[in-house]
Amino acid sequence: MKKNVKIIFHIDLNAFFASCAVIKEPYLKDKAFVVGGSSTFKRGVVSTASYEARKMGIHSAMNINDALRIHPKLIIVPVQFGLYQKYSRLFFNFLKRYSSIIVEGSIDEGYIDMTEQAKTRHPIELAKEIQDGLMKEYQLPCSIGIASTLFLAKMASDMQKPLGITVLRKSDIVSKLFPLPIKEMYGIGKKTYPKLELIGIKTIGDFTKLENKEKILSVMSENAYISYVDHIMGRSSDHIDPKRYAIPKSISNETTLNYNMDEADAILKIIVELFESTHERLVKEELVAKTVGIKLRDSEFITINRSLTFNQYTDDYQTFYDAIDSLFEENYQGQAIRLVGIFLNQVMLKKDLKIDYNLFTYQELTKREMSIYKTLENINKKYPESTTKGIKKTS
DNA sequence: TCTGGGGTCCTAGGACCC
DNA sequence: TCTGGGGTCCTAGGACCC
Repeated sequence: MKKNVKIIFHIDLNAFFASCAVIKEPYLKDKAFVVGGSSTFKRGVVSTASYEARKMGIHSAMNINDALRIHPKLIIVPVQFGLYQKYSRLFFNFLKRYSSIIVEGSIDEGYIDMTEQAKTRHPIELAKEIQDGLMKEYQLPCSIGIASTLFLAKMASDMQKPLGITVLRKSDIVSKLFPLPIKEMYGIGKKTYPKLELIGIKTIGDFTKLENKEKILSVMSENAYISYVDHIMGRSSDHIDPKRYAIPKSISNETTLNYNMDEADAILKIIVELFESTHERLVKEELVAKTVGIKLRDSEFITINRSLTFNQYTDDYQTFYDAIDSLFEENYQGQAIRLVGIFLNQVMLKKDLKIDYNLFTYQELTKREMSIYKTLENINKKYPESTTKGIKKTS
């Protein structure tokens, strides 16, 4: 039994964007500052608050103006995505010294399987070494959770911040996990937790009680319920699959406008600019996509997504462009728009595509080509100006 | 609390095929 | 001919996370 238990570390960089800001601008150390709010001045929100700012009640997702009202001398540092990517890479390369079984949870957190390493050294000693190393080499503070599954390791790393190391054994679940408020559970967010509290589910322990099952099913699907209970009880995945997150499944780009706009041409121009930088990334990373779509949010905060799926994967600029153009024409009704976006879904590596194509029979391939031709014909019938471009480029 | 930007995963209905 | 069921794909929306 015991020999199959895995040892998973979840490593979470504390206030990552703020830590990066301090590395670049050391005078920020121990100051109350926030990262965020640069591009859309009046509409900006706090992305990350330094711990000093947090003590004053400033937190992420808070409107910048509200944060300034709390603390007028608050320093506002613009978002610098390139800087975060650089330190994120250094962080994951550092982790690779300890284990090759590693997966990126997001830009600032990762899971590593330390089962083998823990056979010769104590897990806490290893965790301490990782924590100290990241601090000494890169000035990046982190919290580490140690458990037998991904979910429990994630919950454990959250228990002590900043700079904590927390072990969560299966035998600790009742004493350490059950008392936590339900809203602290990973996966339960601001929509679901008020519903759960309303029906008397206040803690993670309440959630697992069999007599509460019926009530909980009025709030979420049975699949979701079963999967959450498994997570809590330590029955969820302990398998780290490095391939799983290696290739993005979608890429997107969106922006909140400085002012609401209602001129179709001007809005479309911004959408095309967003598309161009997304397309650049697609080509640079040697990806292809099968679905393209646009996102519009109006002044009432009503958001719509409209997409089109081709019959084959492509990275062709004009194919996407024509689809975006017709999606916009078909769906924009002249309302005042506050946010626009574009997304590419069903993304995969171009080189994997070739392998796929070899598997197609001649008839399948012909059928696919026929239908993409038809899709374009339909677009072009509606918008004759784009006709020749669309068909010529996609052959 | 007048509400950013980049992602993942899930659900549900409809179309279509067998 | 007035009607089943399973499987898969597409579309839209929503919840959640950092």
